[in-house]
Amino acid sequence: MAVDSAAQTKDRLITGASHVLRTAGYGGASARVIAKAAEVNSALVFYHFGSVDQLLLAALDRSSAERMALHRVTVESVRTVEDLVEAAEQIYHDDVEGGHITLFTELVAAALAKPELRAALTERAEPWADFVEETLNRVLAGSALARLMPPRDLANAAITFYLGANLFTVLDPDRSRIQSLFSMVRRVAPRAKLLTMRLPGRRR
Amino acid sequence: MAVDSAAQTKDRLITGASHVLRTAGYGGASARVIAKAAEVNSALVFYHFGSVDQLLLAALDRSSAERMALHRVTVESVRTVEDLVEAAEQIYHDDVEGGHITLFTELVAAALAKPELRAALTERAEPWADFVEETLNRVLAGSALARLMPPRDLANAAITFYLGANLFTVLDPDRSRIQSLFSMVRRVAPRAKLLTMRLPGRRR
Amino acid sequence: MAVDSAAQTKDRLITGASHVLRTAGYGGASARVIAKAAEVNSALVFYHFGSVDQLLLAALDRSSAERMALHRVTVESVRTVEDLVEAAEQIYHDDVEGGHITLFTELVAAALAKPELRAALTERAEPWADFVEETLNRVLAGSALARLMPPRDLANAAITFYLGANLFTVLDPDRSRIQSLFSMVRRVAPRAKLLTMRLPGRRR
Amino acid sequence: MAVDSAAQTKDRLITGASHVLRTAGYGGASARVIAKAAEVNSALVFYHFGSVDQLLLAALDRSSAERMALHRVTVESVRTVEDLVEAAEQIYHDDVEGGHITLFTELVAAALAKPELRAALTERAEPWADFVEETLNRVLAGSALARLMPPRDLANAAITFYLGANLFTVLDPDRSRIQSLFSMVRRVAPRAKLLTMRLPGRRR
DNA sequence: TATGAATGAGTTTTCATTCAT
DNA sequence: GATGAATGAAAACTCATTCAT
Repeated sequence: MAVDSAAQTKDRLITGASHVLRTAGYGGASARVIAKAAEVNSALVFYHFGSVDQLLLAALDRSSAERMALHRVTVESVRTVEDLVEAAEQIYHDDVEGGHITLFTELVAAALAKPELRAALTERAEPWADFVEETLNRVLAGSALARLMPPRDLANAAITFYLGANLFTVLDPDRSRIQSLFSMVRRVAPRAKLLTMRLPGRRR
Repeated sequence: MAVDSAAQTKDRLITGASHVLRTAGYGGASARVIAKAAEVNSALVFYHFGSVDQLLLAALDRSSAERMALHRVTVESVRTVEDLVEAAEQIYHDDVEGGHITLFTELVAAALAKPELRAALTERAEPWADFVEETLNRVLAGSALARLMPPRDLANAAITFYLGANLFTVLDPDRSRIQSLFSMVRRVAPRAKLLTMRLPGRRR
Repeated sequence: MAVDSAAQTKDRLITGASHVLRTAGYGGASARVIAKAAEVNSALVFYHFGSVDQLLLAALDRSSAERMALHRVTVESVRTVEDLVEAAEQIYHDDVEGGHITLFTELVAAALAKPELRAALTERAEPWADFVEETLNRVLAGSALARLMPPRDLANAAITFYLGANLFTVLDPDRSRIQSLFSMVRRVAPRAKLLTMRLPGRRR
Repeated sequence: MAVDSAAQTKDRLITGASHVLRTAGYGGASARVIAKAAEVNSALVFYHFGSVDQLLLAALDRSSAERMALHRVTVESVRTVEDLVEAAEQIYHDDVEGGHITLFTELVAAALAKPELRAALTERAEPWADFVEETLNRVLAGSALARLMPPRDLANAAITFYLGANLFTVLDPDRSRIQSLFSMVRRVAPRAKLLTMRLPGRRR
């Protein structure tokens, strides 16, 4: 392990932390367990990250960076409400598949009882709220819908729903309920779309 | 403590468990901590409930019973979409205030990494899904809105949102964002109401 | 349970204790576990027997009484060394089958580290040493073999072997080794028999 | 204690475990008690050995290695049946004196009710069966006695007897009975010896 | 940079036993 | 005779964290 650079060790730890957080939850993510998953000495958790929580946040950061890059592409070509719904479904699917959604939810849930984690998470949620808001703005800006439902509010609603959706998997083991929900939204989208049509001469 | 009846002891433990689960989270809800909160010998957790988890579920049950009674009253006079929104806001407010929402969320979040908890929670969520569905049915049955958005799907959406809303408090320390969200929904309600109007001669 | 006489309760406890001692060993034979097996309140262990150990000894006593009656019959018709070997094998088989051998061994093993149990067991082993000695005497009395190998010594050897044979099952999971041993003894018996023939005029 | 090397700590724990197992039995050999005997933090039991059972097995291993070395010497010069009996008595005496016999018996007795210990003990008994068999072979090979009583069977009989002999101490507090037994065997040995004489021209 | 040994407080759970009813 | 509630000690084991090397 002497040839392992520090960067490599940190990387292994972050990968291990992601894995453990996803499979064993915050409660199961101890320094020892993570270090074993990373095949690394557990004292290195503290040497490189100072505490277990900081390592977990680093894992969230890496996951967030990856998702942000991925989802920016997903969202690039979105123009209509229907596109939006489709993109949202795609993003949700990707995040569930990759386990990214769980990283976020586990840490937020832990922060409920651990106030010292809150600031770190609020900070890390901000770019996501911005991302959603910008995307919504691109589709809705100037529309009647945007006046009725401001993109910032919709962004917060989306994040709230996103957090809940992960927990909801507990109550929906076969995912049939969440599927049914997406279907419903797809059905509703065309109606909402009407509210985004710009009347002639009402350009912004 | 010798004169304490079993019922009293169990009661104290449930109260202690509720309190600890709300303030310290699932991770902090150990038998010892709960027993100290209940001012009771910690072996009694196992004597009366068999395990910590079963005690926590008992706490959820009591909380659920109380909320169900309370919310049935809240919802009794709901007739319109506007009423619905108002009731939802009232319920959300009551559950946050009373900390009931946290009990549920903490246990659901714990079940993410502890599959043996899942069945117990699915079972306990069922009556709530029914409750929401029945209430929506009363308001929407036979309407265009109900055809577009089936009450069962809406109920699941509500529960998902409810779970997420609790986590969202972490990212919304002053509750301004969630307030803003409810305002938005209040603004939207009258529009949705149009879709619940029954046309003359279109009785069900 | 009001119609259960005290005798019935004690009986259930003894049966439960036998079962638990056989299947879970001395270390697993707690008052609670035994009482559950007996479907009886665990405080009754202390009420009726004073302590767990005394209940276990009562179980041994009942088992011993049953075996003694059974084995006395088995041994009644023994006249030759071959008969003896056959009877020994039969007895060993019966005791393994019935789990009686385990009761005895578990308690003796426990007494190694619990001196307060020793007297009770020494006392209870005495009738068995007598039983074996008497039987041997019937077959060997006055013979050359008896002069070479006094029945009392042989009886002690038999008990030693009996205790060891139960432990040996751990190292002999398919019982092939102990079977092979008995075969060997059966082969040797006719030789030993020669030493039991009484020469004419050498009656006692 | 910081300057204690790991090897020293493990050594202390093994010594402590041996002592506790011998004096308090398997049931009394808890991590806490052993650690106190070793004057060491009790978490180190798990750090160094993973579990209490693994520490106890390590204690057995050390004891076995010592005994094997000692007994190989004892047995080196054995040529006749009389030598054999003398060596057996010496070995028995050494093992009782050193308490080694108890380590083995306690663990075997524990394995009766704890199947997960069985494999470990079967494995550890194998070299002893081999050792006894080899020794017997050296004395008996090609003899009439060996044909009548195969060394492998005799080895198993010896181990069975050895296990039982330790338990028998419970029923024989002053060791007079086991002494008497050894005397008897010493008396019988010369007779058995006749069966090991090789007739002229019957070389193997 | 990395290691592995060490620690004391923590976890869930079971124990024998007592006692008021 | 029987019950179930209660207790404090003990079980095996894990925790985050520190520190000498």
